[in-house]
Amino acid sequence: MQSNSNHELPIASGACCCTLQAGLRLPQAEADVLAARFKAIGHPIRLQIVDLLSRFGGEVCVCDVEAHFTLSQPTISHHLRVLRRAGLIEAEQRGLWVYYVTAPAALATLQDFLAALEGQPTPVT
Amino acid sequence: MQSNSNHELPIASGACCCTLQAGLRLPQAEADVLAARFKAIGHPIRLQIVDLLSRFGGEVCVCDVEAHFTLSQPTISHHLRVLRRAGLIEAEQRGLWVYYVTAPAALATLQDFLAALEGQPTPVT
DNA sequence: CAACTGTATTGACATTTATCGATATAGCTG
DNA sequence: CAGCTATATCGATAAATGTCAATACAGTTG
Repeated sequence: MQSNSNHELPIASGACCCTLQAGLRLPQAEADVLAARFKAIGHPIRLQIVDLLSRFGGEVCVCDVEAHFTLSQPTISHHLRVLRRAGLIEAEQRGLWVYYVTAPAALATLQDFLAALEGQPTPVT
Repeated sequence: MQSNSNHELPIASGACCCTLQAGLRLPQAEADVLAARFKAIGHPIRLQIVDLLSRFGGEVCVCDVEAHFTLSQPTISHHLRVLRRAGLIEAEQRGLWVYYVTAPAALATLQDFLAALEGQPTPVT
């Protein structure tokens, strides 16, 4: 009908640059939480820890984690705290030992964010 | 039959700690790549950039990205480079402008890793 | 080709992070 | 309760990161 048919498109018609007419989709608070979780899992040791806990949840105490790496005990404890503070894992004390489990809901928020990104191929299932 | 019925379990029967009989599932090289990608997206600005590109892939030049944040142009360029070096986004020059798009395959590796974690609820679809 | 423009790089600096040794804490056990 | 053990915290230090101003580079345009 009207000559300006692209008034709904995110790109303005005439100009050639810096014309994207869209704001950010995520509230900053939400982006902060997601980024903090991605950042926590964004370390090789912590990624392996999460993978380990997801396989043997509830059966892995701190010394079990330690046995898988050549890092000192304080360093392992540090990585567990980073994951804990990001909400990705939780601790449960049983007697003298502390067992860790993953926090599935928090991990799911990451998966959901990635799934919501457009233009991706369907993940292998 | 036999008294030691849990010889297949990852937890040894007698002891109480440090008895997990399982190694790491991921080769370190793979964990390194995944962690680097998670780390790259683990920053609020970069997470928003990826989200933006996924929505308007191919239509977003650097100055469009800049317009969404209150950071200097070199800082935006830095974040774009971090994402590029992690393989999560790609650049395409058109004339004087550089347009960025997401790298769906790389993003899918992250989604696949999270999906492969056990003990998670089914993500909302 | 000279000026302009969009983007990348460099250099500097403050902050954060990863790591370890030393020490503290909490819970078990004799 | 005294000693032991598993885990956490503290303090220090080297390395990595985020940010910006200044500058360089590449492509366009007069």
